[in-house]
Amino acid sequence: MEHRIDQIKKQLHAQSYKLTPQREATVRVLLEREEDHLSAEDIYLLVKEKAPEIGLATVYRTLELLSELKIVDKINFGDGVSRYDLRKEGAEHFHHHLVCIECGSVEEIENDLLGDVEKIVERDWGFQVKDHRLTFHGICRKCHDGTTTLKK
Amino acid sequence: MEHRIDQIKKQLHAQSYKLTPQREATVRVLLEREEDHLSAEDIYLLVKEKAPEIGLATVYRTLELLSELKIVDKINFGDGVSRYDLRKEGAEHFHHHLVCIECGSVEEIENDLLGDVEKIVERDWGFQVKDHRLTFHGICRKCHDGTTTLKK
DNA sequence: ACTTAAACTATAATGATTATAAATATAAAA
DNA sequence: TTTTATATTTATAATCATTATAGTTTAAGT
Repeated sequence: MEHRIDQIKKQLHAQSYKLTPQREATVRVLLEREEDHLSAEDIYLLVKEKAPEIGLATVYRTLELLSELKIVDKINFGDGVSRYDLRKEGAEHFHHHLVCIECGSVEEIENDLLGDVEKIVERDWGFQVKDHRLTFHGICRKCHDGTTTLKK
Repeated sequence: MEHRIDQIKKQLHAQSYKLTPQREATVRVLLEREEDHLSAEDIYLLVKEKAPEIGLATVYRTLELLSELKIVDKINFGDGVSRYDLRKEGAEHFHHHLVCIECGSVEEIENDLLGDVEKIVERDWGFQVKDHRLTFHGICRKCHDGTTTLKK
């Protein structure tokens, strides 16, 4: 944890940004709740527990900054809210989402599903791929096994 | 054009919805500007040119309905606006987007890039894929050729 | 024509996000 | 250390996209 914070601190400094207490508090929440796809509001509330004086706008600004620096991923499931995830240390961007249209659950999968596909896009369309977003919509295991009672 | 309208009319009737004049006007705009990734606001303004008495909320409701019936695709490039495209007649959902991070252009490509990938997801994660969204972010041909002056 | 439900317009309300102003902290220069 | 300049912050207002509501109109079925 402290190691990761330190890493991020250096990355910020390298681009002449500071790791202010507010920013650190935000990063800590993201670290604790890694992979939780938290919204800005969620993060704001969690940060507030530790540092009640922090403002929502600051959280937004921090998330925007971290997102520009590729420290967090800003993702969008089309539900009108942006969600933020801290990137795994040095991770390539090989994670994708399975959104269940029954129960609304979101599972994240790690797999370089698109390595070849990106090559095709670069070759056939002359488009230099820097990043991608891939989301599958369908029925999750629980829902088609009938082993869930969750409904949105 | 008229053929497609007729088709949509039947599809609506089949689910006991009517093709009201407002809905028809909306569909006509989408037909005329196919593949244009119009926002609800864009569509509203275009519809208004033909039928000035139509309301924004109606356009939203119509788009929502058409989207549920899979007549239009509701897409989201993460720019805070939903965009709507009429699906091509009987088309499978094999189109993907190339969003240029230089000039902001959006190109649409048609290709079953993910046929195999979907099979992998179903097999390895037990997730029944019904649909997917795939967007690549990168540098478009124009921008890395330096043949464009467009900047966002 | 009469009844009922669906669809409509206009507008208010909401929710997420961004912009602004004033205050505070931090770093750099003198 | 004081001064000055710059970043960052909080609090709050504003904005933008979208959704909900109230009252009205339209159309279908009887």
